[in-house]
Amino acid sequence: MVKKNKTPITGITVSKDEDFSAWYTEIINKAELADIRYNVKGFVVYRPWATISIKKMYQKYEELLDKKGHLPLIMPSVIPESNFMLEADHVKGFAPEVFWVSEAGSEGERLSERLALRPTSETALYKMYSYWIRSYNDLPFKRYQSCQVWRYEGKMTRPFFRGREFHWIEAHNCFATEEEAIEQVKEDMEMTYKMLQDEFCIPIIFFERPQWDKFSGAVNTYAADALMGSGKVLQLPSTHLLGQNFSKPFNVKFTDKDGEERFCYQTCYGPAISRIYGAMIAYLGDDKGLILPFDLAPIQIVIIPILIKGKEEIVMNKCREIYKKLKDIYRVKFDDLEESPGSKYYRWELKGVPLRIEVGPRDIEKKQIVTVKRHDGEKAFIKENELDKYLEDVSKKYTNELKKKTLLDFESQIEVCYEQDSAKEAIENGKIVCCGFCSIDMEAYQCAEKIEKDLGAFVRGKRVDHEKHEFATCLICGKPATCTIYIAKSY
RNA sequence: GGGAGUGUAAUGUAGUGGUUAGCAUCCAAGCUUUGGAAGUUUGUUAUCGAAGGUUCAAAUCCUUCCACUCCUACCA
Repeated sequence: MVKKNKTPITGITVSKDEDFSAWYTEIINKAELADIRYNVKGFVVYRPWATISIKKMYQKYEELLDKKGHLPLIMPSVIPESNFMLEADHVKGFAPEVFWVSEAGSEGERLSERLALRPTSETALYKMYSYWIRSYNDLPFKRYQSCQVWRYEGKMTRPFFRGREFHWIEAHNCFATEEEAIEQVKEDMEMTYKMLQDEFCIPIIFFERPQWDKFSGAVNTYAADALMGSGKVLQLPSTHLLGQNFSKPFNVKFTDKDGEERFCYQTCYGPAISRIYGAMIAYLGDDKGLILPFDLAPIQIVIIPILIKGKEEIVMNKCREIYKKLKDIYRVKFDDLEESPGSKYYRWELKGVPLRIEVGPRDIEKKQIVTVKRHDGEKAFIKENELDKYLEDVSKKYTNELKKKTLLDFESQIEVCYEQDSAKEAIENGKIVCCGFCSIDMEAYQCAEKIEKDLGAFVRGKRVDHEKHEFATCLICGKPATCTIYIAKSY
């Protein structure tokens, strides 16, 4: 018999609800997602288990972008300083976070011009766009690249959530009219819902960010917020209406049908895959470890033999037989190490493998297979000849079941407030406050500052999809409300 | 950016100025096991985060740097 070890240390030892930060740190280590021992602040090693899922996320995203008419390209990772400096607001926003390459060679020779390690690629791409875009026939012009970017972040870095180097996709589009650009922003938001909610099971809401909180250089910013474990929101993909703010300094022009030169209207969209991955594992995981959508799991099905003395070969053969049958359809692992079954269960649950198959002598006698789903722990006894059908069913439904669970949760996090006191209380209880506000233009900045100071939370903006609530007055100044906004603590 | 704390083996730790830095887990090998974290025997692994300094003597005291953790501020 296998005895119980009272203090397992290979598993998660803290509860996600009680101490989210410690839980997150533990899961990063124990599920072997990232290694921070590289010892450069904000730069972490992505280990295979995370990298495989991240690549699959990229793949899904890229397929969708392709489908929506974007073409891929690859830009250099450095931007000459003179280029970087062309759009004033953009520079103001990003300059403090830029890593500069300023010397080279063993003698430390100074470069004639400093090179920015791109913190984002507007100023790299749009220089080229001015060459590539000549006429209305070139429009709409939609490009994206999957790449790393670098930002000299402050102190607080966390694997996946915030690094000084992170992995994303950036899409940069040009249009003849502002209307088309606005349509693109809508398409970006639809893509975000499709990816984040349907594929990655992260509930989000899109907000039009207040003017004081927009992307440096943009006309308007629309950002998705996700609710994380400790009652705070996390900014996920954002899409920006750039108007002609960049096309003018970068000279991105086209000749219209009447032979007149016009500046393009531009948009950019930046889903940070590494952060989305962090949000996903943080949001979906539980005290046993990771929970992953079926398509993203590096291993989808693990087969575990139950070996009883004298019957080892029967069991091993059955396992091999099942493995062989499944390996071309799913990502399957046959865990044939010399270890007790329980220890294997815990390991693969920690890793978030969606489905476990157990094969023991008793099952073989009954011609059945035992399966256990990770996300709800549901155990099923499947007739051997019905296994194919069952797995097909699980593989189709698993992610949906997961999504259903997570979506319900989100609405319950919102609390409608009419007074500052109740808003403060709601924020303290880890809720998102929904309330009336005077405006999201610069004139309302004072009210927003008061919210930051008094509530310790931030105005996330105006909900982009259908707004259910209406308010007569601004929560802070009491003036007539022009909009309904949401307030939350953020990461 | 501001504050608080921590760095000893792959991991978690003991060691508060005086031999050869102790233990557990992991890892490796053997035997017995295996329906929710197996038992046992043996073995390998540490220039004590880095660089300076104080001292007859430093993991231990001092300085600087680096990294990590938590709170706060900022972003994707």
